[in-house]
Amino acid sequence: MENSLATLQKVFEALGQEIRLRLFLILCTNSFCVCELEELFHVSQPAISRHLNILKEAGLVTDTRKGQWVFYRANPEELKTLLAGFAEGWREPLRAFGEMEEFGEKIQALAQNPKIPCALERER
Amino acid sequence: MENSLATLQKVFEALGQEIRLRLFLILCTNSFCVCELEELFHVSQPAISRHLNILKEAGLVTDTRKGQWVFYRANPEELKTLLAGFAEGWREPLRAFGEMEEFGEKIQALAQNPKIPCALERER
DNA sequence: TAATCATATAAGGATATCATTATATGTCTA
DNA sequence: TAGACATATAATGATATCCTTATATGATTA
Repeated sequence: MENSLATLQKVFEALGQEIRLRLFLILCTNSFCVCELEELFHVSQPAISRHLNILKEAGLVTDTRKGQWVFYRANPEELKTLLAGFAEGWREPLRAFGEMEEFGEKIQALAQNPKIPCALERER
Repeated sequence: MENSLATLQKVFEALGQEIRLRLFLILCTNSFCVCELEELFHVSQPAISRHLNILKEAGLVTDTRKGQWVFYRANPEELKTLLAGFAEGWREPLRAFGEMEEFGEKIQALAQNPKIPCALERER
């Protein structure tokens, strides 16, 4: 799991819906197959599969087939690492995240922009 | 900011869209007024205001009016606390989060459910 | 207090997301 | 290898989100 903004965004988006947040937490307690999760959450099997795939794409869960069944489990250690990188990154975002680099000169340019006089009022 | 699933879900949802994730990170570097952010992100002023409000509702940023301008800044310390609580909570989610409690007996019931024989295959 | 500027809210249309039903794929067993 | 079962993908309709334009609110200043 690469520590880029795109990765973080995917993770947050995945956990940003209640059912997926609860799925993730359930899968932190143990592994479960799709039919069990269907039973626990009272939504259709395709809906469960779809949510699991979103969590998987975000690197939050892994799956293993056992015969007919596919068991999912959470991958919290990787999330922990990612969140630690996020917390580290927000201390100096323009350096930490490639996607933020461009803002450096844009922010410089603000000070010269006559349409934006409010910089004088800023408290740092 | 209360450490409930609902709070976490709101935070993740807020950070789950790229523009808001980048807004949050920019606001970690300094405070900015709406018109500056409009310039930095090249989206309309109402769109910026709306995204800022979502971040604010999630407890991720605060705002202060200075004359005509409203300056926003990030609140990363609170987020750090929240994420620490999340990482702590996922170790024992059914106890840590009130919204997860109900799953305790539901999981027990799975073992007795004849429609779900896969439990035997589970690796713990 | 009227005009101006910054920000917030409302309205409306375009797009994305979600849930369900239907179907395809993959695995096991008789 | 045919039938049954578990899961994944496709198709479709309902809902939610996001953007922009238009308008309202709040604050400053002439």
